[in-house]
Amino acid sequence: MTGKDKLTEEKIFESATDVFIEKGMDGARMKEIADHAGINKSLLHYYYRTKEHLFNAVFEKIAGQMFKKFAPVFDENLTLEDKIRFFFREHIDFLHKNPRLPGFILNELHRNPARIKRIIQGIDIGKLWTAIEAQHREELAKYNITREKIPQLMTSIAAMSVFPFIAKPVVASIM
Amino acid sequence: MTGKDKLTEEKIFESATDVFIEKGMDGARMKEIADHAGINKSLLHYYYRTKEHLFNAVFEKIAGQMFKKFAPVFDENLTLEDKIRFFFREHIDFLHKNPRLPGFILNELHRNPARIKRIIQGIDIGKLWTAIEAQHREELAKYNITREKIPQLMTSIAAMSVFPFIAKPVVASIM
DNA sequence: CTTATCTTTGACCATATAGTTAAACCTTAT
DNA sequence: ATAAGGTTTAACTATATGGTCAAAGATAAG
Repeated sequence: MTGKDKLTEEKIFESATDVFIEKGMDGARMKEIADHAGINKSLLHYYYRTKEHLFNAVFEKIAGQMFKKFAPVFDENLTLEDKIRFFFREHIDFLHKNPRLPGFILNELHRNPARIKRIIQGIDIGKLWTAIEAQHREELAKYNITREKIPQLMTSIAAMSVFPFIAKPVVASIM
Repeated sequence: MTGKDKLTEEKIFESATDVFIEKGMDGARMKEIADHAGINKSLLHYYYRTKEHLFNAVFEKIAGQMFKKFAPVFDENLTLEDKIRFFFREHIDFLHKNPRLPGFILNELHRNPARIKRIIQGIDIGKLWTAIEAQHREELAKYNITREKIPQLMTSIAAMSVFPFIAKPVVASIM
């Protein structure tokens, strides 16, 4: 039945999400995902042919969610400073609800760097900088930020919001 | 012979270091480490009883190296601002030579958060902040940094130097 | 040279793990 | 009711993997 399908498939997907985020692709066991979902291991293969398929499905969705969070910043009609504040608030709130995502994504991205292409595909990065530059020319000039330094600024902002979650064990132990 | 021992043991250790950093504990195979070192798999178990032992040896050393880099900052007789500049120069130079270390360490720390204790053991964190506070009272006041905000400052500094290396694939793709 | 000790190897083992298969089980449309 | 098609399960397979073992090889001491 279609209703039941959805349920099972979703249960699998959610369990896989939990286990993959917790243990990573290499550390995750199909058995554990099945147990976590309360079903037979074979069902995993019935809905998602292989571990790799299942992982890809999970990763694509999670990474999508994560990177989508960056997008609204470019649409909002705010000053640069307010955009940055807006981003920090939104992003850190999201991270508080999903503290393991950044570490998971970054780690799996290192395991397979080619993935990043599929995620950012369709986004014209160059155009993005140009848009920001045009939209905030005065402010950028005021803070002495040239066009080439915009990516650096973005990286620093991302760093300061994401890093504490990735380095949680370390940060916690020095706090 | 002792000389040969050292050679083999070191070869194993170095190969293990490479493979563990590249693949992580879960992704690494004993066979690959042995091949990489040009020796028989059994030798790994002769020198380091188990995979876990070998991994611990590697991790402890690497993490030690990494965290040692933070220490000199507290000894140098410099202004706070110069210390920060000094740290960035030293640390980023180190990271350029070992770009995979932060990602590896942070990931394995997440896999086993208890490890962090063994690494920071013997460092009295509280005393550290007090020392910094005493040493740079005027500067901190000037920048409006209270004692409680020192760890935050440190985290931000670490974030901005370390994050670009962890997020290399992402950063590279937007640059 | 011979013995004893340490190093190295290949063959082997037990187990874990991703994946397969065939049969049982539902659900629904006729 | 029953035939058809989709869903679920238990049993099974092939292989990879960490680890063991006994024997061969090297090395140093007597």
